[in-house]
Amino acid sequence: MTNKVNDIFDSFTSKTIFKDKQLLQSNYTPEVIPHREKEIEQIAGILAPSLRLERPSNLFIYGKTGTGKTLCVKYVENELIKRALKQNIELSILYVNCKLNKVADTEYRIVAELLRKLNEKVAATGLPTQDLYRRFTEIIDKKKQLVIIILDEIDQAVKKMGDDFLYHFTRIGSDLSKAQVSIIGISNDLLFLDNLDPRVKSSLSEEEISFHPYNAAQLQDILKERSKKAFKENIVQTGVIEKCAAYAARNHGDARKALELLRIAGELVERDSKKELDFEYIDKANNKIEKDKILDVISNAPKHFQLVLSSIISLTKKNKEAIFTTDVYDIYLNLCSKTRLEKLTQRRIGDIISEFDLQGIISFKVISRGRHGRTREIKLSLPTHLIGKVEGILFESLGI
DNA sequence: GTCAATTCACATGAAAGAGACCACGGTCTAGTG
DNA sequence: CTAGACCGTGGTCTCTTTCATGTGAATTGACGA
Repeated sequence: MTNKVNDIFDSFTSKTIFKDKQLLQSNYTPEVIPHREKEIEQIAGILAPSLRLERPSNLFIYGKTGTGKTLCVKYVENELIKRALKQNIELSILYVNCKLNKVADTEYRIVAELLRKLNEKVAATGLPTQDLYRRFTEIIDKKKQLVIIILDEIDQAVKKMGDDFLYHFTRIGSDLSKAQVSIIGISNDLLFLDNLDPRVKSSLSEEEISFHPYNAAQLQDILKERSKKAFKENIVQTGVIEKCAAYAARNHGDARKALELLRIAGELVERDSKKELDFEYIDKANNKIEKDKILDVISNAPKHFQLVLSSIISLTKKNKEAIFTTDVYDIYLNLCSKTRLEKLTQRRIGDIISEFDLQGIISFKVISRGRHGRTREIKLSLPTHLIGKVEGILFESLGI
């Protein structure tokens, strides 16, 4: 028995096709960031005054996902910190991702997260938000120093709770006597600034930088660079990088996605205990990513979400030419009484349907049927080969 | 036949409630010297 | 006398409900040709 296990471990360690898988992980910060030299210079230029303990302008960065925004900022951050240490400059940089669910997606949590970065213990809830602000300003104002706050995915936070909190942030500086604060906002949403309160907008975007998507050629460079170090020799076949880049380029030049694709493909090759990564594996990886994402979302969804989805699936299977909100709600009510669950209002079900749409599990368009009112026309957008699996999950969790 | 008004059946927004979780400060209680 | 248990108050957070307002084309009905 133990021998067998050891064999498995042996073959796992010896047969690996990876040299260093880390390089394909999304949290990896490479030494060199190809095709972003100009942006890095810009960021560095804007933040440079901090090395003389002068407050740099607030900076606003926007660009689609996977265009290297966070990467570039972190890169400059690291260099800046190194330099500050060498020159003995009181500079701290606090990075908060406003999206990472449950960590920092409310005003309270963002400030709490900032405090934690300063090695403060903060309760998960229970304190007035204003208290946290006060504690934060007190702590950083203890000494003469410069604090740079980086708010990543700031658009998500604003979408969720409005732009009030940004106003609070931009005003932190005015309560300080010794320390100084500047803010870097990073957004995936290109139109984000337009919808902001003008006061916030002008103070947040003293400087702006936009990141353009990578094109296919640039993506290839990035992938080549990384795969050279991540995989052992002669693993990656010709055409793989090109295909991977093409996939991602279609996806508004998302480099993160491209790297993920390559990594998953590699893992699949390993699982098949093959030695060559050819371009068919890119397709397989793409399917796997989609599938895993969808199944994960569905199996972790609350019961009522699952009931709604179950209703939509059963309507789809009945081959009705169009599914409307009421149809879904009727079946949902039925399922509720079958499963003895408290039923939710139609208003709420409407929101749940919207959320499914956002996740790409269904799609709908609002149509007006004239005299017969307005409603949503709902379509299931799960790939057909997944429907069975999804039904399995739903059955397991709901027992219907 | 034409055109504006009407109407339906929801969508969409805003506000507020319910219940879980949590911190903090004050009060009570049991153990200790 | 003191540490720890316990309680009440007041805060956040998520999921919902309630109430209010918005919406776009089929339908209606008045009008004129």
